[in-house]
Amino acid sequence: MGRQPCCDKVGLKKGPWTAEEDKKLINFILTNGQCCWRAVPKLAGLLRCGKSCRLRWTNYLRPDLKRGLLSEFEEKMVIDLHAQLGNRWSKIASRLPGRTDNEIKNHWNTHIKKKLRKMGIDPLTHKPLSTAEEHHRPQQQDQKKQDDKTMEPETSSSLNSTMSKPKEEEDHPMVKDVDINGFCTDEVPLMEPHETLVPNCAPSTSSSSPSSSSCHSSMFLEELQQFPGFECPFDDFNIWDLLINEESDKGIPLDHSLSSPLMGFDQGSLPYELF
DNA sequence: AATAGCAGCAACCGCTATCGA
DNA sequence: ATCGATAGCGGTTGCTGCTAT
Repeated sequence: MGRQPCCDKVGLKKGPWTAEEDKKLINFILTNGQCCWRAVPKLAGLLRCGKSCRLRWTNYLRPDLKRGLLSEFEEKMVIDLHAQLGNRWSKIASRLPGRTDNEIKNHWNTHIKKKLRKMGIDPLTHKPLSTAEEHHRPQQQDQKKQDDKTMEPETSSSLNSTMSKPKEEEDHPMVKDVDINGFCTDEVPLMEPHETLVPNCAPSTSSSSPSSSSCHSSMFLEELQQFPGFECPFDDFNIWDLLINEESDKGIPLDHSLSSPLMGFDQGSLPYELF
């Protein structure tokens, strides 16, 4: 009958992942591919539940992820798709290669909502906010003050399409798999190699925040270097080259065809850095 | 310089659809 | 056909760093 219970949560670690845990998970998935998540923590030597491992992998460790803020184009895509699909973040994410549902959801809640409100658009309905509503939402007035500091004028024009967009979500809240731009929402768009290209984390000029996610990966790599026995073979290395080389040295075949994180790419000749 | 408040993001929680015995 | 486990999804929380006072 059925399957084994997912995981008893007794003794399992929670909270932020350490670089060591990340490395274990990356190594395991590179070696075995994405198989039964329930078995992953045990096999990888992690005190996490499978769910946590899956989340960490899909939202953070996957090599095909883009890091950093969404571009203006991506933002516009999110808004347009949200107008049609609602809060179906995974569907929206499937249209934006290298972006995760969690990332898009966060960006929506922290950036896009504010921008739309500032433009007088209700982020829920994508309809213009009435002036009456505005007066009854003092927190939005406060919000505007904040937004005024960061709002870029050209962004406003890029969002105009949401004003005139047909609102399928309102008329058909459960509308599924709307065809947009010629492909089904269930299809994950093929990623072009250039789409996975992430600039090296050079000393940041665009962001003053040290916690900027675009730099997070290099911080992770720096942490990795501190592990006993962990040697960086390159001056300017990337973790995926390293891990791939590591596995190759052991003679461990990588399952590229099924669920390898580098699925679809010729790993021996990647012309770009994954991180 | 200290600190309170805010913003951003990673991770967790709980629900549901799907799958397998 | 049924029941229970799993994977995936969306909502929410909590931590960390930044900014304003």
